[in-house]
Amino acid sequence: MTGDEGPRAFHKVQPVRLYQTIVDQIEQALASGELRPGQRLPSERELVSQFGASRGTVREALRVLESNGVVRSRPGDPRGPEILPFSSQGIAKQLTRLTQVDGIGLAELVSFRMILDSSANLLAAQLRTAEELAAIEATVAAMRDAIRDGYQAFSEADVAFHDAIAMASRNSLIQVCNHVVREVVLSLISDKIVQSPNSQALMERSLRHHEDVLAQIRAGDGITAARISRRNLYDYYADYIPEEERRALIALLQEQEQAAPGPTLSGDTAIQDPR
Amino acid sequence: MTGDEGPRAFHKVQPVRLYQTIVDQIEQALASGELRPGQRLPSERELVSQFGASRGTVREALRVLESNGVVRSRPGDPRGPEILPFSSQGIAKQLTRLTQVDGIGLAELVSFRMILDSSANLLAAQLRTAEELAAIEATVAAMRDAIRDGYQAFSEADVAFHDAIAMASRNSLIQVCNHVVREVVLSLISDKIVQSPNSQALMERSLRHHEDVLAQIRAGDGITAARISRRNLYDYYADYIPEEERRALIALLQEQEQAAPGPTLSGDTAIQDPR
DNA sequence: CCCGTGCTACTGGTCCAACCAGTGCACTGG
DNA sequence: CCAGTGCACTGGTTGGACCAGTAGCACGGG
Repeated sequence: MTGDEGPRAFHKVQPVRLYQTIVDQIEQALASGELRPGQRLPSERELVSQFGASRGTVREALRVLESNGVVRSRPGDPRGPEILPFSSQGIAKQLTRLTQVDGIGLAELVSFRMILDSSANLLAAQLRTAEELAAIEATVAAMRDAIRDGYQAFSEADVAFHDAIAMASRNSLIQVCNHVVREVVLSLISDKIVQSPNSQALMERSLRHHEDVLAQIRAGDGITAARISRRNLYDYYADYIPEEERRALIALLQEQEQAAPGPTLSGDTAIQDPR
Repeated sequence: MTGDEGPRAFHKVQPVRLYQTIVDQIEQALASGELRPGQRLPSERELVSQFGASRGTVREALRVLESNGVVRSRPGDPRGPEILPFSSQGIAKQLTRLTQVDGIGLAELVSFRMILDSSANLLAAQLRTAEELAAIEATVAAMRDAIRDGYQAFSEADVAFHDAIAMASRNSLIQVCNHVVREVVLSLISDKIVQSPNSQALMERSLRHHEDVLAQIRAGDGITAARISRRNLYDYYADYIPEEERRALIALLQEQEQAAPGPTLSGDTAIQDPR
């Protein structure tokens, strides 16, 4: 049945856009280290003569790079377009679009954040240096001070705390993804929190939770730090998540129940086994 | 100290690029569901009159959208640019750039994959339906069959296995990120594996590991499934990672040592180095 | 009648020439 | 010496033009 052999198998060809080859060349020069952040690209008209393409084509390439956060063009600057240092902006934009277009719900986002944040704690507790620990402690102190300055200030200090922990985890992917997901989550629910009547109490509780995590990191107990942070995130966000979507979050909490099989969470193993 | 008040605080303004407003409008229409994948955008010249911008500007906007995987333009198609379904391509591109430009090492990638994959297993074991379990079992069967077809076929079956599990975890973010990270990892080391002399043995061992994970998922024991999968990934990739970078990976394995503090990780890391 | 061929009216891809507004820097006048 | 003013660039945007590719249709041969 599979008689589709033939010694002469040509590949399907597809036209290559000029602007795309320009983007590729610049990105390749960047990947090889030939171009570094902070350096400048030649001016558009100079690039036109170097690439041998029209200005419109060169500009299309620059727009793509610009929208990806690779370069930034500013009118009038004789030094030309600037090569930007990497930022999570690009990934953030993609993730944001994912959540909007594909309709990713808050439950999935929080679930993902629980995974990332607890992993960051697990790693940070074991890998941290003294300086990193001091940095984390400083952010907790800042949170304590920020409580009386309102939710806005507190939220910023909270962000700094989680960033410091992600930093100590020594994993850039965790740092970036955690940062992005946190950003998206906050953008979805910050308004609801702000108008919460008991935001003062919320902040104090949150501070206590963070202090608990910090204590475990100081002690080097990554497992406990991870467990606590997961639980904290669940407690913090559960109210905003529909009942029927909490199952996935609870599934993440189950993990720590092995040692203390006590108070269970809503029912038992959920899905009954087929067969 | 904070004497920077002033009742009239103006915001800094910055020029808005025309092409950017076009991109925003289209993305917004997409986010609001006004435009859906599969639909067509008006032709460039039609958009020119709708937006009131020149064709060059409209094209810059379309190039940005195209490079982000939102739309696709094809010359000659009278139906106009097509709105694409979401794909992880955009995020994959950003992550790939992150790894290249920022020089993210294999250790961080594998570490991240261990986190994502084990979390997927944890969730899948608890949330799976009978159909999803059957799908996973089918991929394992496919792996078994693919062993004799060489590494290439085996690798594809392996990908299908992890995708099926990510699917059962019900978390799109895990699916996408896991997919992307796996892709990048494979692109970094697949060549080394292919030319490994004992690839046959590697595949058989890998199959056994996957069967172990499957058994735990079938039994609904997410914790064990997660632990095994983490360990499997470590064993599989450890040889490609410099000694001094393995600490972060081992830190992830520590987690399960609480119950069974036994047999260590340093010694028996399985694969003996060829060479 | 049907099928294949060619035409045609579009599509996007690329280029060119021009104008405007913003910026950095050198030059000039105090 | 310093401050203010141009100048010579920069990127942003426009309009028009040409080319190549595609889909669909009308035509003509079987």
